[in-house]
Amino acid sequence: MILDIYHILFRTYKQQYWWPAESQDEIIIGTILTQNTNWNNVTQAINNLKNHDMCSVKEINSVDTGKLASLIKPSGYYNLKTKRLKALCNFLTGVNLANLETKIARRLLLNVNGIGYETADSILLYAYDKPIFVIDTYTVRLFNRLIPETKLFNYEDMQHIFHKHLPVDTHLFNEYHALIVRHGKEHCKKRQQICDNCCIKDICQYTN
DNA sequence: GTCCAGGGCCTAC
DNA sequence: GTAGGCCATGGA
Repeated sequence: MILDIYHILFRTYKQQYWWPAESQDEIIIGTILTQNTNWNNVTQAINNLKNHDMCSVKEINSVDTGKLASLIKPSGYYNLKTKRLKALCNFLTGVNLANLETKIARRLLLNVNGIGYETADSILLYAYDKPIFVIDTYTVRLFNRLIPETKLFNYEDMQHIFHKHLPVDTHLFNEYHALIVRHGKEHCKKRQQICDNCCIKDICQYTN
């Protein structure tokens, strides 16, 4: 059923071409800026960084924190995110995650302040092409509705469900998560609301 | 005016 | 181990 839902979503929404960014550094920066934040606000912050030639790990390492905070202000939580961007970019100058095994890279990322499960996995999947499935609020909301038992699961338990039922395929993990977010934006916007008028309506109704 | 968005940390039980 | 508060802007 996990793979069936992917095919339905793909047929409905087509390829999503995630992560929407022009460089690896932009993806990494975006994972911090998008924490609990509307993507439109993130785009404004990213554009501010680009307009000042500061949308890179190297530039963020050297820029003054006050200036960085002012540029990312549209994304909200700007003081918090300034600290997190500084911590992450500083960390990345001392290590090349591309050369590390996924589990080790993930453990190192999780030790950086401001990097939780979802952000770490987004960086590994979208910036480093590591085959690891990202669980976000849309995923939790959708699959709690489809498979009520998953309400009992924590992040890594739910992630295990996807790893268990899907082939190890970076491209598939990338596309599936993007499709879940796309679907979440199109439908079921109210929390707890059951899907209707959406492509997996039959499965939703069946499991509810 | 209210609600929400592509989270994570800290504190108190 | 987990519920609740906090961080903040901009659009619907």
